[in-house]
This record gives sequence, structure tokens and C-alpha cells, in this order.
Amino acid sequence: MPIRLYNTLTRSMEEFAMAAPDAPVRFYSCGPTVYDDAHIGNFRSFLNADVLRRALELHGFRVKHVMNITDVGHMTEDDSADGGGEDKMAVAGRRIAEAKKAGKLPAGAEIDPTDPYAIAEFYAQRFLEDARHLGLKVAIEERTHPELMPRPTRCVPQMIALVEQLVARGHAYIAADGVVYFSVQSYPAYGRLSGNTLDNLREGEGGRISAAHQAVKRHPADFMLWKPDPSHLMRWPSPWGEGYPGWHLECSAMARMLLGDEIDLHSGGEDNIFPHHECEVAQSCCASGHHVFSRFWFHTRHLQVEGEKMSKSKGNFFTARDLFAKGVTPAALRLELVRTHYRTNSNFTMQGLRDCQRMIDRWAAARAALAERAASPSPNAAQHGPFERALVEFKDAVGDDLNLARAIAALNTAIGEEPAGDAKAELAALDAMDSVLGVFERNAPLASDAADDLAAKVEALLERRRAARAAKDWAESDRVRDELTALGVRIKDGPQGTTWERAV
RNA sequence: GGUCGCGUACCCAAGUGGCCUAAGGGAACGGAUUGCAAAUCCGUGAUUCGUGGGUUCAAAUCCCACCGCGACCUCCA
Repeated sequence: MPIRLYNTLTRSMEEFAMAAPDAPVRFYSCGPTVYDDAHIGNFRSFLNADVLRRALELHGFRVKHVMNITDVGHMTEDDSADGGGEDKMAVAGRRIAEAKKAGKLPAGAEIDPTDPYAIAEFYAQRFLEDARHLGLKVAIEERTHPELMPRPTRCVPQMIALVEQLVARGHAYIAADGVVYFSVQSYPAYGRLSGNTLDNLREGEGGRISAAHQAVKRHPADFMLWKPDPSHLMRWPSPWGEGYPGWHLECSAMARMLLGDEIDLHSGGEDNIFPHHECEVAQSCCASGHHVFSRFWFHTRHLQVEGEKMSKSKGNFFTARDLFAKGVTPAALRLELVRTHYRTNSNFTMQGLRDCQRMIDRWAAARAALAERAASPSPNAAQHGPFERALVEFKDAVGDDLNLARAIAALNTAIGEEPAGDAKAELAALDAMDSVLGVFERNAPLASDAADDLAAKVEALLERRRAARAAKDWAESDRVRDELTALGVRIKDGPQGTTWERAV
């Protein structure tokens, strides 16, 4: 069964295939920067890359997935990509110092706000925690294969080598200000990925580019590869003086180091298309002499929240951890972030999160029923059951440029049908679908002190209610239930007693 | 200003020329169940696809215009 993907590079749908069928797919994803906690918009992009990887695996490919964790302090305002403004790691350090003073630093965090490496490591670990909760496979693999999530600060020699090669091949030059720039005019294919050809770029120049920086460059679109700056927070020795790398460089260098000069797939958010990925292509192709850097480019569109652009000032800005703390299960957040097609703007809503949770709970109930049926020897059914049939449609939908909405519909349809077929095979089919959705393993709220406190309170109230119900004191029973509702708890009376969950 | 994408029921969302008098989920409503709820199960739900034109035997699907939203061009997933 073929898998078709939209390729940003060709702006068309293409069948994804490998030259050698048993070779692993070389897949590079632009990962997070670690100046702060990743927000749900970041995670939509990372999780879509994860779904793509899982979809490829469902279709029989082996995938070597690499995702970088950017720990170099890039600049807050990158005037014409020359490095201006303030180091973001320094900004993060100041924020941490303030939080420390206010006593608002997260429990157990001992961190020196003046040490950029410590700041980066602090947020990198928090990212990995969030990512593993959400089932990002590459973050789970990182535990045993840390090289799959490389840090640019540990790959500076590879970046320097790349720049040297670009200079030697005449694709880069050292300007009067000592900065090493990539010469976009030396690469005729510049603009192929984004559509921002040099001609088009000239149109949009108007007034935004500072004359001082432009003066030393051969072309306004030339971008920085290495900037000598002995006062920079994070700096390394180089043939061009102590300084720091340009912000496109790390991905080219690390993709090459871990996957080779030519890769099969590269992903990122839509905003990465230009300039970041355009510049990566230019650097990588010019350094390697190959015509192709990545065969396929996969870009996820941005996320909105409750119909609006997510922003801190609107109060609709969420990190994954914010939501986990409210009792949102990682499974529900994962599904809400990936169920909308990756090439359309998705609208994240609290209601959507609830919808997802209900769907997942129904799937989990179906799985439990199947597991029970599979445990006892059942008459072997010759016919395929609903889940085995759904898997065929599911796989086809997933292979259709990751049409998860259609795939999920196939699963839901199976849920509504009469159980039939061999229970073991049915269970295997359901689990195969979950190998892409990735929800069964993480369908529980995260443990926390606050959650424990709530649980204790709820148990006490439930005990009171049990006593009232035993005495048929319905008024008291309902009063207690109202109290529970006020705590954000929903209860369920069943034959096995009363269960409860946090209403999200 | 330039380039590109999108607009389907109360909400999320599939469908991109005839199988569409439009999947799937949620909400709502009616019923079963329950001390009452919740959960569960059964049922109801767009003659219509942003608006106005056009092409076609046939359009949600193609073309044009307008309106609305978004992205990129500039740090951003």
C-alpha cells in the first residue's frame, strides 16, 4: 500500500518511496529551542512529525528520526539575519533570576541564571519530559540513543567544518566586518523551496533592512554563517575568531553528521520554510555539491486557540505542562493536536480536548473488551472482524497525506459495529491503529502533589456520600455531589462502586 | 503593498466534477437505564457546502468577483 505525501519542495502530492526498500528513512525534524517551555503550537509541529514517522512505520518503512534541541542562544532581533538584539539565552536567564527572587521557580530546580548551558539544559529536560508524556517517539528513544536528539553546542566543530567547506568552494565570504556570510548569488536554486527567489525578495526589501549591515554584504539576502564576537554569551574559537554560528547552520551540520549529505525527509513548522529551510538547502547543497538536500519537505501549519492567534497577551497561550496540570491527559492533548490535517490551520479548543478524551475513552473501553475476549479461547472466526476491516481503511487514509480525520472515522465506525472475528486479530488491528495515534499508553492524568491533595479530598467526600446513600439520604448525597462538582470532579456510580475523574 | 492557503451544521472535521438528498466525533434533543445524575445503549440532526455570478447534461468540488480568516515576505512550530 503506497504512502503519498505533499512535498513543499514540488508543491505537489508525491508517492513516498525509498530507492533501497530495506534502507532506513533518513528523517530530520527541526526541534525546539530551549529558552523556555515549548507551547502547544510547537508540539503540534513535533507531534505531526511523530505521526508521520509512525505512519511510515505502519506502512513498513524503517525510520531513523533525528530531532535537534537548539541550545545555542540566538538573537532576539535578527536584523536581516546578521545577528542583532539580545541573546535569547540571556533573556531566559533574566527571567529565571526574577522567578528565583519571587520564589516562583519550579520545585527542585536549582539553576544558575547566569550560566547559559544550565538554562538550556533545564529547559531541554523539561521539553523531553513533556515530549515523552505526549508520546514523541524520538524523545523516548533519546534515553538510549541520545545522539538522535543532538545539541548544536556539542556540534560546533562540524559547523565550522561546513563553513570552511563553503568558503573553500566559493559559496561563502568574509566581509569587511569580519562576519562570514553565505553568498546567495552563488547558488542559483536559492528560493526554490519557499518561492522567495532573489527577484521576489528584492520586491519586499522596502525599509526593513538596516543599511549598516547591508553595506558589507554582496547581496541583501546573504545570511550569516559565523559571527566573531568575543563578548557573546556562548562563544567558541574558530578560524574567523571567537564567536558563534549562524542560526541556520546547525541543522545543515547535524543532519549531515547523523544522516548524511542527502536525506529523505525534513520537517518543521510552516514558518521555517523561509528563511530557515531555504538557507539550509543552500548551505547543504553547496557544501556537499549534491543537487538535493532533502527529497521531501513536510511543513505543519500553525495552530490557533479558540479561533484566535495564540498569544500571551490574549491569555490563550498554553504550554503542554499548563494543560497537564489542569488534569488534561497526554492522550487527549496529543489527539487534539494531530487530528486536524497538518496542512490546514487547526483550532485548538478546550471543547475539542473534551471531544478527544471521550473518543479515546470509548476506544480504550473497546480495547478492554477485546482483551477480555482474547484472553479466553474463543471459537476461531473465519471472517475478519470490524477492526481488521477498519485497519485497511485506516492505513489507506494515513497513507493519503496523513488523513487522520478519515483514519479516525474508520476506527469510530468499527467501534459502533457488532463484535466479530478473531479477538486476538481484532486486538492486534486496534493496536496497529494506535501505533499511529499513540493514545492508549498515556490516557491518564499526570501525577502531581496537587492531584494527590485533590484525590484525598475527593475520597473523603465520596465516603460521606456512600454513607448518605446507604441511609437513602438523597438530599445529603446530592449535596456532596454538588461539592464534588464545585471541585471540578465528575462522578460515576457503577455496580463496582463510585468512580470519579477531573472534568477538564 | 507583494506571494500563498483556507471558509462545509451549534462546535471540531472528512469529502476536491456524477456512488453527496455531504463521512466521523462532540454538543443538543427524545427514549432505555438510574433514587436523581453521570457513564452507557438506541434514535433525531445540513435538500445544503462564505456571498454573488459563470462553465457543464451534472459543482461543496472547476472559473471570475467580492467578503472574512490565516500564513510567509521580518524572530517565531
